[in-house]
Amino acid sequence: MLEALASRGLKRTPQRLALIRELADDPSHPTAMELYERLRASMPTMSFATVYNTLSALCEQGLCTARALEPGPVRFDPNVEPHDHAVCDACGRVIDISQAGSSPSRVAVTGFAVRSVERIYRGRCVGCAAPAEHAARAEHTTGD
Amino acid sequence: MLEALASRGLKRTPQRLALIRELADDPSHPTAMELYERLRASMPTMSFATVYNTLSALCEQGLCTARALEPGPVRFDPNVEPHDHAVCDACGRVIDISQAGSSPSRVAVTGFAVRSVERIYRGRCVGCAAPAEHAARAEHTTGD
DNA sequence: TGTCTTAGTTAGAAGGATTCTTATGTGCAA
DNA sequence: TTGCACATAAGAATCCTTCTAACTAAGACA
Repeated sequence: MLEALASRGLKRTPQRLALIRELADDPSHPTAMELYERLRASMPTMSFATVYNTLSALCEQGLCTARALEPGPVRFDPNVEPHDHAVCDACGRVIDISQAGSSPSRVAVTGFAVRSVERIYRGRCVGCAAPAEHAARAEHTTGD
Repeated sequence: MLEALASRGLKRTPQRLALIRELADDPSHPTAMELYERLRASMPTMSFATVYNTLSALCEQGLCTARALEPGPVRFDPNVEPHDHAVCDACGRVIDISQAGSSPSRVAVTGFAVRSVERIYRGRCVGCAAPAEHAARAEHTTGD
């Protein structure tokens, strides 16, 4: 990700390097505010606008993606490969799911020129499923 | 939808009836602002907060759902059956897609208790695909 | 290494979306 | 019809995101 910066004509500033390091290490799909809070620990002078500027620049260059999986602030995802997401109803956690395995290669969307397909699984993550397991079991059947 | 109001203990006020009529007739997944603008034509005194209050009440009662398919304002969907969506990259239009037909009844999400699965198709709708058809043809392969 | 140019950063304001507050109004049951 | 609880209106507050302008620093080049 770092070497991609230079090859795209983006300057390697300390702020960008810190943000990229923070984002690349993080599979939790943080919001801009979460990234800002964490970065401020090591860079107290960093501006919130810089976080947005940098994230927009990265997204524009295809180095990360902005995702709105549920109402609320946008989440940023360093994984730019096509993949699915599992969203926990209870804690809001977002988990990446590889798209390998299930592949409806043609979809029945009349007249719609499909570029990509993404699945969103909703339910409960490991941590939240355990306490509510008996309650969830009743409606555990995957929906379709 | 109207009769569902009473059975759930919600009062049938003119504002709610108007909003429900507007929403139920509309497959375009309008935003709260769009609904407000349309309703104001017939109910000039209607407050924007009422639109939000009513939509929240309806969502809470399971009579509609709030969807964040892309960054920006939340869109409201009168279709509460499990279904997929096609989002146009060009005009932002959101189209409902029936889930009948493709059904990965079990998904390989380790440790995640799946309640529902939703697919989001991205690409170009009929109106937008035509003008850009030759350009789109190159990357028309559906992704997975 | 020093200077220049351009892009990036900062701080804060602005704007859009959503929620909250409070006084007032209204549907509905008795 | 009356009374009560819920709904509405209006606007403020809050949250998220983008924009602006002045300053700063990265990278290119001599």
